[in-house]
Amino acid sequence: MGLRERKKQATRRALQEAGIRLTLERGLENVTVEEIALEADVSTRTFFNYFATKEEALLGDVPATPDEQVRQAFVDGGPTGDFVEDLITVLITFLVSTEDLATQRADMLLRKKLTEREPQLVRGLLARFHNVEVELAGAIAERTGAGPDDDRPQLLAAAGMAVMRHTMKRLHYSESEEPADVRAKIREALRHLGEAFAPPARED
Amino acid sequence: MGLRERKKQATRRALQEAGIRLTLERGLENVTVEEIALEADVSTRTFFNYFATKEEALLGDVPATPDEQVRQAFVDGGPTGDFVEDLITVLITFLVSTEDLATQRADMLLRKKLTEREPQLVRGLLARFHNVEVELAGAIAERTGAGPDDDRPQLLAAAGMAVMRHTMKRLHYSESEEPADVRAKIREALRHLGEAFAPPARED
DNA sequence: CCAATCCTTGCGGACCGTGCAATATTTCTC
DNA sequence: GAGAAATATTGCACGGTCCGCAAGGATTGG
Repeated sequence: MGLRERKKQATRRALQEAGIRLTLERGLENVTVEEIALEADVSTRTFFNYFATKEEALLGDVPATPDEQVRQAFVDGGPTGDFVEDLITVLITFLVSTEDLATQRADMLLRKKLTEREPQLVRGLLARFHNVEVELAGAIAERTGAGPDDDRPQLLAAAGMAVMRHTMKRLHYSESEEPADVRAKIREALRHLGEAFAPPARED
Repeated sequence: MGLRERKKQATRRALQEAGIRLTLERGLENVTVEEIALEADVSTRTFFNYFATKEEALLGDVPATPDEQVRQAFVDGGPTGDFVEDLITVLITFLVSTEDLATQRADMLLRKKLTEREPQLVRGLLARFHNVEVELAGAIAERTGAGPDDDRPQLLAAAGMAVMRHTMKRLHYSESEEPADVRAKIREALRHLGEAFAPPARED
């Protein structure tokens, strides 16, 4: 990676960190883009070369872009063949990025504090989740071979994302949470949903 | 209702209609608040007395505020005693407001066109759904007597709202859709979720 | 008809976000 | 290493959103 690329990454992180720090200190309304840029030693104009909006700088990169390999494996009916288990695999890749665990947990904590202090930020997060949901629905449709008129994949994707959001909220990333634990938590949630909504031997 | 109140309602509607019409004609980016206000014969400043943002004027009032009576009945274990059926009852009140059906369908159609032409508007809608979701989670927690540490109500609420959003998308409000049909559609979706996620006689 | 109340409006201003052209920095080529 | 090409940063100007404030109008109630 050349010097140029490294500098860009550094600037990007500096802007994000400055934005997050200032927002936690004073609240989103009391922080201007100008101040964030100043703090990161770049011009205001440069800020907008990196982020389209002030919010975007704060939200980071979650949920992670779906991994293409994982997606393809899922579409092809893998990795286990069991729909629920494979769905969980995909969901996990959404919330576990390629970075190292320590950084990821730190980010998670920061974002938690941020959204608690500034609930408006939840809007942006929800929008991102929605984008991922659309992707997921497409993958499910491909895997199951559902036709374009069949909207059940969308339903399953919506429910799956709901479970994922729920699980994210439950994660206390300050303590150690191994991927296996995450999988178990998602599995438990899906199971609970199934039990709550499954038709209990209906007499119809 | 006095003259003052009637005028306010009229202005509010005029602003909404002007905003929607202009947006459908030219796209959200090519419509300024100034133009909307002009069209409704008020000043720009007055627009912001009615709506905090340009988006807000377009989104209308959906999802409807949860009906307090329905909520209380649900919390008390009613109206039927069956959790799923009662949940459906609550969900329906979210998407069926107190207005007459004709107006409601017209609004629905307009909003559908709007969000298709301007996907950015979906952000705002999602945020509103999220607020309702929080309310619903509270109601479920009260009904089931779940403790504050029990987050299953939140999970059920999230899944319930996912089903409701999904059902809204499926509704073609141009043709007649009786409330009973809506109920059946939601029931079917919940059932499908249950079957997809229910543990199929696991051997553990 | 007068006073209280509420709404509208204009004005000034802070801030966000963008297009453009100039300048600076890195990278490539020889 | 020098110059050219590619890319990043920056300043500037501008349109637009949204808000606080204070003045003027309309509606209401007595």
